[in-house]
Amino acid sequence: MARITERAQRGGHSGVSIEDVAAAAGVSTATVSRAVRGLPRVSPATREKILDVAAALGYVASSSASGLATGRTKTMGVLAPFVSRWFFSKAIEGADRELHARQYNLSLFNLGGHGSNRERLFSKTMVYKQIDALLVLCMALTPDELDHLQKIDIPLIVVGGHVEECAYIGIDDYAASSTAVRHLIDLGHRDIALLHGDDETDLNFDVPRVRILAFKEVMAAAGLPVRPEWDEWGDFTLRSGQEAFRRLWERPGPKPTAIFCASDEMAMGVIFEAARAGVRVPEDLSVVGIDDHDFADAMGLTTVRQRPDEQAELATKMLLDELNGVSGAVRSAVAPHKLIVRRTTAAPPS
Amino acid sequence: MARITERAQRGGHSGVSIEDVAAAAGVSTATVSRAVRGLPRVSPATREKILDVAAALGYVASSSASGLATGRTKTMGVLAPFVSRWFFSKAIEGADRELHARQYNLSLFNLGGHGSNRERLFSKTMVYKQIDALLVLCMALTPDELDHLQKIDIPLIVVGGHVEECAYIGIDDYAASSTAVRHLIDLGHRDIALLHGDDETDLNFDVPRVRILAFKEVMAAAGLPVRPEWDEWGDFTLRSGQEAFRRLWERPGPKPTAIFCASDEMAMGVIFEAARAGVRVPEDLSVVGIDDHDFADAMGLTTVRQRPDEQAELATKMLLDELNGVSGAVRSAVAPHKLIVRRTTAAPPS
DNA sequence: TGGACAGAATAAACTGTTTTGCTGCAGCCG
DNA sequence: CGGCTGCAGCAAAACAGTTTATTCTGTCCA
Repeated sequence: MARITERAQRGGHSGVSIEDVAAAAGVSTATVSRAVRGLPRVSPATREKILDVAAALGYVASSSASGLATGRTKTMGVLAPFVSRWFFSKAIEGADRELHARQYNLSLFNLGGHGSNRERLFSKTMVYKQIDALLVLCMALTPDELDHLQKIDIPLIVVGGHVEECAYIGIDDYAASSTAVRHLIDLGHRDIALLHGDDETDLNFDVPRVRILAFKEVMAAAGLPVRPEWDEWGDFTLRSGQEAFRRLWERPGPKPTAIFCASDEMAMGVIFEAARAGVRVPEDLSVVGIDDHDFADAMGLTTVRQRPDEQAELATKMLLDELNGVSGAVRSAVAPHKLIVRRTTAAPPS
Repeated sequence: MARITERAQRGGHSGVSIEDVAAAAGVSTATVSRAVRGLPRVSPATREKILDVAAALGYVASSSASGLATGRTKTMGVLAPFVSRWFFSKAIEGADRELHARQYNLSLFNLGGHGSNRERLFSKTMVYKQIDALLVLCMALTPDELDHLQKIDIPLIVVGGHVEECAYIGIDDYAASSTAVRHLIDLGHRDIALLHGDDETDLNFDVPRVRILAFKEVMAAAGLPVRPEWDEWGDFTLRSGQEAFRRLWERPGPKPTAIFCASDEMAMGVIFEAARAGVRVPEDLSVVGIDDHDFADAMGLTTVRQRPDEQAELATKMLLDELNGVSGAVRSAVAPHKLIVRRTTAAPPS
């Protein structure tokens, strides 16, 4: 037991080092290093020999050692508040595509919950010197965390949400929301409810706010009233969509003929719950969302499409370019969105 | 200040090293190392002083350096064929919970596609010496990849699928499938279709096979026929469920009164498509799935619940215990499952 | 025939930690 | 008062690479 521990702790025999390769090939470690990394100043004959020996010995460079020597870990961090929600899992997939193509690793930091519900705290210690760059996914960050973030001196970019003084990539939320609301108005709806996302609980997270603002301004521009009792709150989940519908329909008084939902998941919750309540979509109620979730097509949900995977992929590309010396590669960019009209929106009942 | 400049000019990386702390506190690096890690042989007074200095300087140990010295990276790898599908994203979340609690990092390796559709290859180089342990999520692995896996000499466990000679954690697929099928039979169904998952394209991936086997044996035991024309194929996605339903209903001849689907996503595809085709669920067609997907409750889907997050969490716990010297901590275990009866199953039309 | 020059290869320094002997030093007992 | 114990703390040797300054070949040309 003692021996096993000792060996494991010291790294022991478990692995072929660059010196083993150098000795076997009859060259110095410096030459092996150059050869395996494809650098110049190694003759073709020597290079070939070294590569053969390395392959035969199954040599793989220790990432810790080269990380220590170069100051680069070849790893990018991804900071996300969730991983199993549509936007985030898609974004992670997109980031991974680019990282994989460039031989980088992906280190996932899941903060689990956002805003005041945050279970875990992001701190400098978590990522400091462990990653070369950081991709932040649509996070609500506390001032404290933001402060930590600034202190880490690495390329950083935010996807899907606006964080003070950081480059960010995402759709034009105002335009996307306006498009969705205008679609409802164009169909003839006048009584439109709003199912918006988080608001008060989140700091520095203005995606929900922008979507709310767009709704109100478009409504006002069309001369339509915004009724406070039709302003429902949700947290972007299916369940919160269901609950919002229930609250809306339980309340006495007139009912809206359409709902603009700040996310597809919430829109789907509304649709499922409407079905249970015998409210027909779109005959009695039109529903429009934002995202183009994987299930949107199957459900016939009218929505505004965005592609988080492409956004994250682009962001990752920028970060890696920056690391490769392309200074100024990291910069804000607006991702495209598109209204997809399906079967959950129609003219209001006459 | 002078020191910082000097370091920068020498090509030193930005950041405070253990030596800076040692110098500032007037002790040796060895003592700093012990102090910050909470090891004994440091007097309380010295420890406090060192911690103060370290905090003031914003010292964070370089993971590369300590990784090199200890042979441990404090990082666990997670190998997954997808990240945005329900099972995988939940499992990743579960693994992360445990890792985070134990101060470990999570490195994500997404192989994108499985079996013959595999876009990327898993090789030793990817993870060798970068991670202390590896969690494999429900992967179909090629013999080649399996070979690489064996060569990496680290604790390893598989979640949600059986891989030769590896410890694995997952539900009893045979029992889970049997339960679902028996539920349909108990309701009075005799004409039951099967929507199974991948089969021929996947190597070493017998979850689908076991589910098929369970279906056939339970049907046989009940004296019911298994019709080959009602044996449909899918790849666990929503879309494949939709397509399977369409194929089933386009084909001339009698229709089944129930479908057993090997995953909830496929079951939902069937339900959506049935709705479009005017087939009522459960009046005309009962549908049962496996998983208890996030959407299952809202859709009223009868299913067999499993918790990939808990499975992955347990697996991660085992791996970390093993790393902490608890030899034999990694071992196979059967995760619980439970039939959840909701509104997509009912007695067949008389 | 000697010197400049280019390319290939090397020795040695360097990255930042951990860990192992080893040295002081204080307290205690005989 | 000398020897024994034990605790704090230190110097130095790993760990496995990368990088710089240098040496060693030859070759070409004056």
